[in-house]
Amino acid sequence: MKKIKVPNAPSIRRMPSYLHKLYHMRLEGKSFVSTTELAEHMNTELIVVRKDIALVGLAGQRRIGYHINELISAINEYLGWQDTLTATLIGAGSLGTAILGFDEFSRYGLRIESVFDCDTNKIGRALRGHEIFDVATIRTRLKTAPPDIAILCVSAVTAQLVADQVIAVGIKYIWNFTNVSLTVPDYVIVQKEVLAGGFAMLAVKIKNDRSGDCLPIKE
Amino acid sequence: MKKIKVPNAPSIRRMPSYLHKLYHMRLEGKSFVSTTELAEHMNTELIVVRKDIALVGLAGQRRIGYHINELISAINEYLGWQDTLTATLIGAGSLGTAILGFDEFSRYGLRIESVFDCDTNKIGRALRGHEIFDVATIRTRLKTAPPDIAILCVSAVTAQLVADQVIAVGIKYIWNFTNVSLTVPDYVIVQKEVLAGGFAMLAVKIKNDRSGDCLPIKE
DNA sequence: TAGATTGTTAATCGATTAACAATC
DNA sequence: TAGATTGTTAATCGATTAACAATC
Repeated sequence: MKKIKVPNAPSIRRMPSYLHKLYHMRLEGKSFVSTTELAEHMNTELIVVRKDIALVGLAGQRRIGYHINELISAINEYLGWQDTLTATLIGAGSLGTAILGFDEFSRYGLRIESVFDCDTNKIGRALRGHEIFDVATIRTRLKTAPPDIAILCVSAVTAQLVADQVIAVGIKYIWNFTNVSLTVPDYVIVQKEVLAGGFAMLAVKIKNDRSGDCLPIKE
Repeated sequence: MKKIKVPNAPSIRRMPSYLHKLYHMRLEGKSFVSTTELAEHMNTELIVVRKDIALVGLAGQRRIGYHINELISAINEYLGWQDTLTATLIGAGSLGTAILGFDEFSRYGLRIESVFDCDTNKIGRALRGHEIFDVATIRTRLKTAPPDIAILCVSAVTAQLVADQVIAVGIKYIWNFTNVSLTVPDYVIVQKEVLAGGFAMLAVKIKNDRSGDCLPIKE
């Protein structure tokens, strides 16, 4: 599998939180933020925010801070979120439904264009305004204009099979919500680990907290 | 907010993937793994796996590898997954339903004991074997035996309110699936960022891939 | 023995943190 | 001017990677 080394991953993971706060501040009618404000809200150190903003390459105004609109644009550009990415959602179970209903994605430039499932009870029905298509029709339906991303919310047993199909259709990016390690060609990029990794972190935090192994530093 | 500095976070995030593979191999009747095998499956470098295993403190057998059962135990112990953590799920929407249906959690030692929602259409109905209780009854229902964790899958507008209630009940750990930055007392630990952070990473990978900014190294 | 593996120590790299300069 | 802020450079820390020793 192709490996893409993405620099500044920790900063990238923090970006959506900044955006969330910035949009909120804009709604309140504010037009400038200081790193102090952002840091307080994010519960992190000032210098972390500073470095992150330096990364997106925006100049602020000393003693005043950063223009909120400019900062929003700069972060979105840094994340590539000003260009819309299209996706197909495969698997209309509860997780798929949740993802489809995650409104923020449209703001992040992700547009889910089609939904597939293999359950005959679901096929043909509508889910949040999308008709659910038969998984068996992936090839015929997506061949002419394949979306950028396939979002996989299928069962573990069908994950590889579905991955093969979306790859055959020309999709290069897979966001894999199953916990199966997919075997894919070199040019396909798979984004993995959503739930389990998060719980692992939480469990270890709890464990350390209880045993007093960790200083009560921030997070 | 209290900050817990958890060392080896990247390793911890990889652990569930090792476990997944190990359980699979055990089902196949195997009793030993080498780091080579694990690395191949995880699509990572051998030395990464080696270091991670060293972290959980298990000795292997040269030329043979690690005993699968021992390695499973060691990882589970490292993650604190051999002790069951109890949780209450607040918000029985599609995301909450998906989490409730994530079978792996029981294997990871997370037991969701109760489910709450504020929707009168849902209250009193059953969801995957759990009766949905009225959010308004959180205090009375959980006061006597509060679970360890509150899993928040509520709307952004009610997130803080619900957080206050679960804290009042004595819950110390919150797994926050909303994208709201909660204000909580110092002794409460919040685990945040699930979806948006993941998409930020994927978007940047795609952006870098398209612009050719990154060498095609692995991931 | 040779080779595959674990085990260990050192080197590198990158992210975080600290310190301080610049400026409005 | 003083102080709050951005901007920049250096120091520290920790994770990854490399190199090699040990051993069955």
